[in-house]
Amino acid sequence: MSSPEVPRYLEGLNPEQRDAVLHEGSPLLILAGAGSGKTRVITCKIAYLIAERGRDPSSILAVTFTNKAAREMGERVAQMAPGASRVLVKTFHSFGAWLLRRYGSSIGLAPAFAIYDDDDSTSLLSSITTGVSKRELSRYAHLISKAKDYCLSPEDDLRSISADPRLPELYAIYEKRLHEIGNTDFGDLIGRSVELLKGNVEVRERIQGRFSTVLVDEYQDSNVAQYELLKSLVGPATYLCVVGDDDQSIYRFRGAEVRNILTFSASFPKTKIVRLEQNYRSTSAILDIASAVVENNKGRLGKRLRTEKRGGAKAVLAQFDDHEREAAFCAQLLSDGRLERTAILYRTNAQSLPFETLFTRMNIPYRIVGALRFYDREEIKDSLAVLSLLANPKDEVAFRRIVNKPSRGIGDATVSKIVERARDAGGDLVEAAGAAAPGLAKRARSGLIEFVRILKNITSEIDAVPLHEFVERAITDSGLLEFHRLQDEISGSQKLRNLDQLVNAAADYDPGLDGLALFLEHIELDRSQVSGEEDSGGERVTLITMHNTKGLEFDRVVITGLDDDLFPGRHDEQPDDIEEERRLFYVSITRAREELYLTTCRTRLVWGRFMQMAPSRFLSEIPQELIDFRENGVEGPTAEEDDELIHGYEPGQAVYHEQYGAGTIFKKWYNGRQLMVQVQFETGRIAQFFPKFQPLERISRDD
DNA sequence: CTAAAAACAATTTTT
DNA sequence: TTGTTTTTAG
Repeated sequence: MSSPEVPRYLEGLNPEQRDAVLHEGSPLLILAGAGSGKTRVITCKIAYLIAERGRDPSSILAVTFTNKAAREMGERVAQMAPGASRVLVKTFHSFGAWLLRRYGSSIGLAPAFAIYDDDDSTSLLSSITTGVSKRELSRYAHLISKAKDYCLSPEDDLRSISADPRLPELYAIYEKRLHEIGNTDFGDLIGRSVELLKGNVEVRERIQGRFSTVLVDEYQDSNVAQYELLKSLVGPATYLCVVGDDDQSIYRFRGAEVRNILTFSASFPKTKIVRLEQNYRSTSAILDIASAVVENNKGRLGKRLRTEKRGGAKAVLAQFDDHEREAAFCAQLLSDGRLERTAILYRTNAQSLPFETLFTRMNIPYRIVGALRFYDREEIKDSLAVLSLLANPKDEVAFRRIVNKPSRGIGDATVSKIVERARDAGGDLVEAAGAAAPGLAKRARSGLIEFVRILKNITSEIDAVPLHEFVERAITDSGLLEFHRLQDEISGSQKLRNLDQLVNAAADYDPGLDGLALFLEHIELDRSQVSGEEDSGGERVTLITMHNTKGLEFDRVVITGLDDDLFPGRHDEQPDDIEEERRLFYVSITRAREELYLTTCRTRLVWGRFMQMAPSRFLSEIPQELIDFRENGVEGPTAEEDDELIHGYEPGQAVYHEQYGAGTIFKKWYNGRQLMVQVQFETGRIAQFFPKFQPLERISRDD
């Protein structure tokens, strides 16, 4: 950059970042390591394309994976260049919905289609099968969605998904029903978009002409179907730029294909690759650990992050007797008041409980990210089912959910009758219910007549009142409000409050069917949180799953539950599974800016039972000189004391432990570099220890 | 058809 | 331990 006038978009960017921003003319793959300023590069690039290269903002499409990422990128881009708010920033799924609502009619999809989630899909399956348990049904639903991730139709060879002989048949019926109802599931948003663009030249050329530029963030998490969608979006003149990090691919379980990023340059000829390896986030003390861990993976492109934050505090590994001490240790860390800057990470949502319990008791404010999702709550799903049925009277899943809730004396037999009748008469379930009512027993008849009356009554209001009033009417008149008010009284839940929030959320939308459809789509696609609810000031510590931390960073990170069978989990036996878990560990470590704590427990409450746990095998992949050991949060012995300590512990040695009493070492092994012993106590308890830093007193036989 | 009782399974991660 | 599904009696 010898020019005296550096464009302001390039200010403060390093040479690689500038390359990434300035490149044009062929596909671009940006391999962006953790904390390498990726988001900044994307937003700068968009601004540069608009302001310096004269691209029309509305011809730029930026695709992310999560709604949160889309929102954030949208906000940042909007501030960067004039007109940049017209850039279309969407998730893959919301882009699919956008496309299908506009052009879906050419593949037989009415614009008002609803989007089914996993539960809805399971319900649909249950309505077209008999004698299959709910558990089996949800397994099939999952397999079907996986097939769609791989762009496989029922006629394709599904053996790579599952060898289950019933899958093709069930999948085929499922698809048929879904088409008849006129709705979609998550997979369809991608799959049917591909179908549309591949099969319809007119639409494809129109879309390819509309978008001069396509950018994809977190490309390592794209699946086969999304790759296909990208392929059909990119025309001869389209500029394609994807950003990703193969080491951070953590969504294989839902179809993400690391291969997409590994083979990108083969799929898109003349690809230019830019590597961003300068890390601006973490100290080298943290980054060295991350690198050491991820280097154990075989399937990776390979890169080495650099940082200018030399040194930094050494990471701490602490082992505890149980999960309560683990939580207490975290509480103690937080006693310095740096709540906002700290995140406590765990593998599964269930692990948040001990922290919640303790923090509540100790008045430590916390926020839980992503656990109990608003949209998954019973009362919300019920209300949305009413609204969905109003928007689309053919919606069998919605109909079944609310026809007898609250209880109206309408049982399974009656519902089946109505559904069958509707199938013969155009599919309108509300009409069919009205028509079926006269022929029923007294109780079911009056219940059904009332149900139909209520629905028709609400429907007639839709254009007359603002949408939030309409929603309020719908949940009141349908009896759901009263139903859940009673539930609140019985169980002390907060269902009414949630319903209230749902009503509030509707206030942002136009009245009428169109507004309702848009409202439903937004809430179906972004199930994380309902708008409007926010922290009421004050610092809070963040409790969060490892997956949810992607894209976030914190000064201090505590990675908890580093126990074998928990992380990596019991089900992760394939090498590929282990590598994915390892990447998840890598992602977790690289969230930390300054301080990193790793914790593991000897026992843990699993399914209400105390289980013996061993330290995660990942811990043994960390060079021991990068870590300080602590037992129950207390400093461990110094390096000089190590040797003497280790040699005293041989199988057969009698030992004494403060809590567990007397016992005998019966096994000794190296967990990677660290010596471990297993002790059989006289109480019958078996426990593992790191002898180098735990309080095991050696005693002689005849003591 | 409903509600209460008893048996029963189950725990990733998310658009 | 929890929540969910199946059975049973009304």
